[in-house]
Amino acid sequence: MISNGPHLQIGEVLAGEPRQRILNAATQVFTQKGLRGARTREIARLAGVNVASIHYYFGTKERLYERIIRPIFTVVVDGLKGASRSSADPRRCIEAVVDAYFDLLREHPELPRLMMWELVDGGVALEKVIKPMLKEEEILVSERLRQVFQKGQKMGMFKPHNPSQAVISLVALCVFPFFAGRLINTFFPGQALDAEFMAERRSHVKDLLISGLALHSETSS
Amino acid sequence: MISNGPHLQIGEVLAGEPRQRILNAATQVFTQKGLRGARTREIARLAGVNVASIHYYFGTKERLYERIIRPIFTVVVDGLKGASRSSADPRRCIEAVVDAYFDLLREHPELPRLMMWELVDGGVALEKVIKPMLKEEEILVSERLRQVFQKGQKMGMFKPHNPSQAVISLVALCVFPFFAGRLINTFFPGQALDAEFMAERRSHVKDLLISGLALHSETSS
DNA sequence: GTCTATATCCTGATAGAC
DNA sequence: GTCTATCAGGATATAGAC
Repeated sequence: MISNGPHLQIGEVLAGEPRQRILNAATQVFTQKGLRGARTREIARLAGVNVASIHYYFGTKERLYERIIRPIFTVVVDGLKGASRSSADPRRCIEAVVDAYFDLLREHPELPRLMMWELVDGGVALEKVIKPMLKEEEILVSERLRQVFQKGQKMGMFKPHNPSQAVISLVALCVFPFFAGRLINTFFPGQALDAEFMAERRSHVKDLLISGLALHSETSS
Repeated sequence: MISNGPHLQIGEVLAGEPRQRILNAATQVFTQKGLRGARTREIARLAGVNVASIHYYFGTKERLYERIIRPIFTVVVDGLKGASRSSADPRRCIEAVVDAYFDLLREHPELPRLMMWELVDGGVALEKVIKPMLKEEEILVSERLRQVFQKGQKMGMFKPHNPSQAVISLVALCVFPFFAGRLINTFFPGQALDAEFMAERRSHVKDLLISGLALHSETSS
């Protein structure tokens, strides 16, 4: 469980100790505006504390940001790694990873935006938080996922392919709707990105990956 | 051809009339820093003009930004639409669209970052530039792409599926490496995102889409 | 058309009373 | 621990000389 929880209702930020209120408010503002765009004044107002208190508890804006990023990424990386070990059958592993991805992104809707800010704004988290986190891992998530596709290839389930490309495709297919929700709304005016759409997307992604890599024809149910 | 061309070498921004130099410099800075993050001082310095000149030629920072966005998006939308009409065979159409996507993104490397800024920072372009552009089109690119998948379904080439999901997958598979280059470098430390990788990705995407949607088993060459 | 100088506002951070 | 007041820097935009 993440200390500064997601899914806060309006006003709910004000519950608890000042320290926690600041973390809740900061999560909201950093998600919306990014590290550079976030204003300490806005975080303070939303948390119901003084601007000086933020510096008293967390030092600088950057340090507060790193404090927000760490637990969210930990949960997601651990969740994906767990799913990639969940079965001996590569196809079931892929389904489990896709399911885990959609579940994790639904439970932590801040993540896609935080990740995009990192990618676009050169945030400090990728270098200062994520890379150090990965160095402590005995094996990377991405490597675990690679092995799943590689194993399926060796077992004769999948056609010859570069497993790295497959991993990138898996991630792309899962996260894109979360990244590009506004884009989808622009080009598919009628399309609501609701639970029904996400359920359909989930099975579409599973099927596309498994059928697309399959060596023999099987209309995977 | 785009008026403020991409692929400018260092110093090349300074070629031509002040008006054009400002457009070249602004393209670079907006791509790097986004609308909010871009500084008029930096654009002026890079263009070799005074800050006041920017306001003399383009009024406000926002109007300069819109002026940059329009031609880039026009080229890409037109290119994709053309590719989606290039053949009567849906499979060849999909291959042509994927090829066009990779070519366009290679020729306009600013586009992915500009698009991400729009998605994350709620830029004005999506509302003020793109939506009006789309209203003037007699038929949307997305709708043209949808029809390609729908046609393949009716012809018995593709299994039953929601064409909108297929379009979203096509776009996701193509643009993700451009969106998430830094992420890929973090999780696949050895992987260079060079021409060789992109060529491999191109054929991987085509094969995944066509094999993944195919009704009968065919190891599409 | 181009420049200098400046108005006006907003930022993160801190000093110091309580 | 929490507040007020404020500093020092940087932002867009413009007025007005040339």
